[in-house]
Amino acid sequence: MTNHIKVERAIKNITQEELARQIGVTRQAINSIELNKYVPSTLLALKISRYFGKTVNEIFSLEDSD
Amino acid sequence: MTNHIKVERAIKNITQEELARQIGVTRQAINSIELNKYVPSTLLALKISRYFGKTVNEIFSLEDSD
DNA sequence: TCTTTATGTAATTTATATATTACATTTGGA
DNA sequence: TCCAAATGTAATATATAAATTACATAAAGA
Repeated sequence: MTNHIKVERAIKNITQEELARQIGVTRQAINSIELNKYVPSTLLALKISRYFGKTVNEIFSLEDSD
Repeated sequence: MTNHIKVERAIKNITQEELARQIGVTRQAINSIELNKYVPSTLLALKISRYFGKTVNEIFSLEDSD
């Protein structure tokens, strides 16, 4: 699984810290998710989805390895 | 957060066990998710999304309490 | 170059998702 | 009514998400 949160952040021009604040998690959580260090919960994905105004499927996607 | 996996299953007319098998988790995992006992990972949500041919956002949704 | 801001990373701890095994309950059909 | 399938539930174990704290690095501007 991968994601393009980094791109979405770039579009909105906000930092990891600001996104973390808006979503209600730590900056490290956002950083780790961006770098695919772990898979976020669906709750978190939905909050990110809501913040960026895009579906979870538009932001996160399955890979062949999944 | 809530979901209507149960409805999607009813539409496809499959059991929790069959869905679990298709997705690659245990039946208890599906059961617990349907009953909102815990929040699945985004990976699992995407697999469920793919299986039902609907977006994660169509199947899972945030509630006021989230 | 110095400073600041953003990002990457690492260790430890805590909460919780998921597996496993097993049993109870419900439901629908024969 | 009986039986079987489907679903609900529970206990324990394991894996991992996320918090916390802290430090290192990178980048960009003064």
